[in-house]
Amino acid sequence: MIDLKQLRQNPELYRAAVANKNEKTDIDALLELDEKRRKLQFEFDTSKARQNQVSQEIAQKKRNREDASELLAEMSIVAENIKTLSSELGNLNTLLEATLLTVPNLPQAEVPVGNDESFNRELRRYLSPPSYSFPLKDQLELATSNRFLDFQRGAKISGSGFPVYTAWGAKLERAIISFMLEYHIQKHGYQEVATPYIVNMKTMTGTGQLPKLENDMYHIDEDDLWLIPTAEVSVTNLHADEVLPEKELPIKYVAYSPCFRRESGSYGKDTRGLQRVHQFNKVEMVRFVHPDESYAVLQEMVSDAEDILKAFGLHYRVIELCTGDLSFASAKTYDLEVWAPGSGKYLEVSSVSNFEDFQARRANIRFRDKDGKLRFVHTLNGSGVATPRLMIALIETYQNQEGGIDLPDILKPWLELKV
RNA sequence: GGAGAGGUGGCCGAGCUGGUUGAAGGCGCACGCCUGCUAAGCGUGUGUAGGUCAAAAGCCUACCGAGGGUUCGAAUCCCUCCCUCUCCGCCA
Repeated sequence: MIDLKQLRQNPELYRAAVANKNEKTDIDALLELDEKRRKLQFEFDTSKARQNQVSQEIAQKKRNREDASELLAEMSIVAENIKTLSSELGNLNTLLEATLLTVPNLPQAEVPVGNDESFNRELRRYLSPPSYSFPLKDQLELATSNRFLDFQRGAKISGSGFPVYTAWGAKLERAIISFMLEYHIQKHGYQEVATPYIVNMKTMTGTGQLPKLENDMYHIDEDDLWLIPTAEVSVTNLHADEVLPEKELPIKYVAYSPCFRRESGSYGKDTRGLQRVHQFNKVEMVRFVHPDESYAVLQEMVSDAEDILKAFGLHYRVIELCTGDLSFASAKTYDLEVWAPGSGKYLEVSSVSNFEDFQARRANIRFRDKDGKLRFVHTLNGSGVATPRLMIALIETYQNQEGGIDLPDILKPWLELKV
């Protein structure tokens, strides 16, 4: 949620944000609504003040056993008027709030302006693409020949885009998740949480998935609940409607969760194998920080995510997103793209964003500063990282001439756990 | 799913025979006094949001789980819903 007062003062900033983010909100209609609302609010308040005042007089008269019928007659008219005003005001507020929820966050000033990914900036690379002395196989061939993924049976029991991990594919998946969780806990100081995968509408609105992404998420009609597309949703909303003591900041959470995405309208686009699926696993980092620190923390989180790829010895690049590629709620985002040599392309495995106070406003997450003033925290999150494309990169990078896979040593202890 | 109890300020907790109760009292917190230090004691203050205003102060309005109703007037009465707890049922 954006700050309505700020919108009133600098509407051009928001018009630009809407245009640069390829959104459609009508800022001027919103301003008009706001104007109308304030006018009505004033009228309502004035009538209410009159009513409160006369009510006192009536009470006084009744106590003194005096006749109050004249005042009562006047008041029934005022009360009728208040009723009308109140319902008009209610409607207006509902409309205003709904519209306000469709205004995207302002991109940070330095974000490159552009309407598609061609305006993104590559910031740096780690390692170079590895070279091989034999013809490479891609993820699908490797997964099939090594029998650790079963797309057919996944399609049978659920539909396309629901992979089944079999035998050591399942074990590898679990090993990767455990490794990443422990890495963030032990080396980066995050606190683990395990939150629900199904949440209510308020929660989905708090982080900004609703109303915009309604069609990209799975909804359970009978209970009016939603399947989370990322752990960001449940973890960030953990502190919704709370006032956090300043000394508890920063809060650093890491959470594993499956993620559910309908990916509506994306059929046929990079959907081969594990590239784009409806259910996948992800380890997510979420932080609640003092507003002064959020941009320093953003850099730190990008580096936290990079550490995972470095630990696996994978070649990747860091991308700074342009305004058009920025998500609705984000002010600034970096993507990590890992190299998949068999497929011959870079794949996005992490997206790290600073939402500034946009989510905090929606979810009402505040802290009390040194002067005792209530302020919104800044929230950030980043994948650390998502598993399917990481697995593509791992098996394609570490394939051998025989069509097998020589996984990096760092994963061995996680694959050889004994009971 | 059924029955019962309950949801009041940072917390605890009155009020619930409708009218100076935004809300007693206590705890906590802040400041001051007192005190060798600490504790105790005394005094004062201590919600959030919206509006008005250039801004602050001030003033006005709203908020006692949420929404609606009755009434001149609702924390208090009525209805619907949500949540928590206890018991029963069902169940991994």
